[in-house]
Amino acid sequence: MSSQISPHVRVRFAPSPTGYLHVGGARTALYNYLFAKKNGGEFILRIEDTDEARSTEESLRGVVDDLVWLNLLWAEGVDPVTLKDQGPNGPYKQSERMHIYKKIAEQLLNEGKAYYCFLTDAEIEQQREAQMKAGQQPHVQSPYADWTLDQAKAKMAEGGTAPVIRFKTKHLKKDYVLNDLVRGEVKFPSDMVGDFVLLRGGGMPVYNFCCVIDDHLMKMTHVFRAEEHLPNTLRQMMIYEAMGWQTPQFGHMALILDEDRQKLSKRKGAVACGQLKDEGYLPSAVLNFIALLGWSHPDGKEIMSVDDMIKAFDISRLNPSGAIFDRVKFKWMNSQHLRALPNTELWKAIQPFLAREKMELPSDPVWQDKSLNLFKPYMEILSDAIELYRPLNDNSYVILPEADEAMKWEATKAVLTAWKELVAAHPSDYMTEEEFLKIQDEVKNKTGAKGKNLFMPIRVAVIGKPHGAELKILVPLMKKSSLVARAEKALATIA
RNA sequence: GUUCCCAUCGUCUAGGGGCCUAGGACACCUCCCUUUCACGGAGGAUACAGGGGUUCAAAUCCCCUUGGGAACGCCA
Repeated sequence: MSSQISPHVRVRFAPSPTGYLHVGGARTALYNYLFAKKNGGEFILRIEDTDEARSTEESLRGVVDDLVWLNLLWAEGVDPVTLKDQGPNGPYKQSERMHIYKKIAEQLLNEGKAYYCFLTDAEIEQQREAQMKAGQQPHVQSPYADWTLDQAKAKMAEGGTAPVIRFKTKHLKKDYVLNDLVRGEVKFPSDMVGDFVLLRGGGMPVYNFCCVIDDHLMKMTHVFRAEEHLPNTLRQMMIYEAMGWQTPQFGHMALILDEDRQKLSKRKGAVACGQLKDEGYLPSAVLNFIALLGWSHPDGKEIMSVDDMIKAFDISRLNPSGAIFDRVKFKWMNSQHLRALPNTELWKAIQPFLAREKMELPSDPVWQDKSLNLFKPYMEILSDAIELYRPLNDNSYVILPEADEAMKWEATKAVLTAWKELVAAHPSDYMTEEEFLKIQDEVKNKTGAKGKNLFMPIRVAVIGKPHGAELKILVPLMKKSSLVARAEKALATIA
């Protein structure tokens, strides 16, 4: 497990714009980013859009926006605003690098390291079934592997469906050894893979081919990616070898799994970064949480900023076993980040959520600050602000079923009546904490109710439920007129 | 099916031969704080998958078994 670091570290994140950024991808991006920052290197964004059918501009936009949201910014790649190429080693969109791939495919063809293959899908499927039945790993056995270029060209001249170009694995050495940065020595038998496609029938190159060429041409020194790419790495090592290029150092991180221990899949759609944002997670919490899914701080520190992570990041602490994405702990972690935020920033952060519910709250910064001090301990995710602030928003007072019991108590009616009258008689729009306590005391004297018999009905008359934030702080945040209206409404339900 | 990868509390993990009667965090339970609920604080319960080696000594190294995962594409 060598961790030799070459003088100038260059790493990349290479998403395919075929969906949204999911947490697995975000973590890959994060580790690459941390590694680059830790070593004073460069983090590059490359767009792997060779799947014409599934790649969309909209998806690229989404992925880029998500990376920007996470503040995982790149030195080269596409401009985050215009999505145009940016940097000295471009183009960074593979769809714009066709001429490069074609040239190299031709070179391999001429050197006899690749060949035109005319096998049809049906023939391949047949082989596959037969091999599976025989207990073998299904690999293409192409009868065209040993054809000369002239033979192939003659067949192409006849017309028919365009052939693919396959990489010839037959004459390669028996075993390949990968010194993986996270899992140590991995031995691959070369017959683990068959003759794989380099260029599709339409001339479009395929992932493994582009990846090697681009990593080499873009001077990548390290490649950190998910474990599912391990077999691809064998294919890629073969191409590096065929081209006489030096491989970058590879590190394959374990997968992030669903609760059912299966690979987190974007097809399941439950773990898109955009969705996390909508649910009210802070980017700093997302980063913090996913960082700890496969990596740990040497001091066991759990709550950290990206700067903390950069300082402590060390690939020797990357864990080779898979991790389940635990939403409960994730939520807790978000609450920790949220509480660390200054009130002014938190206020800004919750605005989109309050706006979503068309809530209008006082613009007084002192009021905002006080309300946040009160509600912060109740918030785990930003969207929690909605239900927290709703009671402070006029016209949204409802008595919840959980309040029923308190509303049935003997003293309740008297308490509510006294409360309503005393609040109505209050001289100003808002009351102070002291004034509230005084009124509460007067209600007690007037009705003889005490303890929860006193406290609960008032609480229900304020927020419609028997539990919640401290009344002496909550009440001063509410307008007198609103308090009176609520008390009346509460009274009406028991009358 | 074949190949590859992985294996410590329910979950994320620390540990890398003696410091381990295995540490931390989330969740859970109890108590404290609190005229409610949260927050906060103090405790508690819970794990080295199994079997063989190697060694004076194994959670740690090796092998096997078992379990889980991934890959086997003209997806990336």
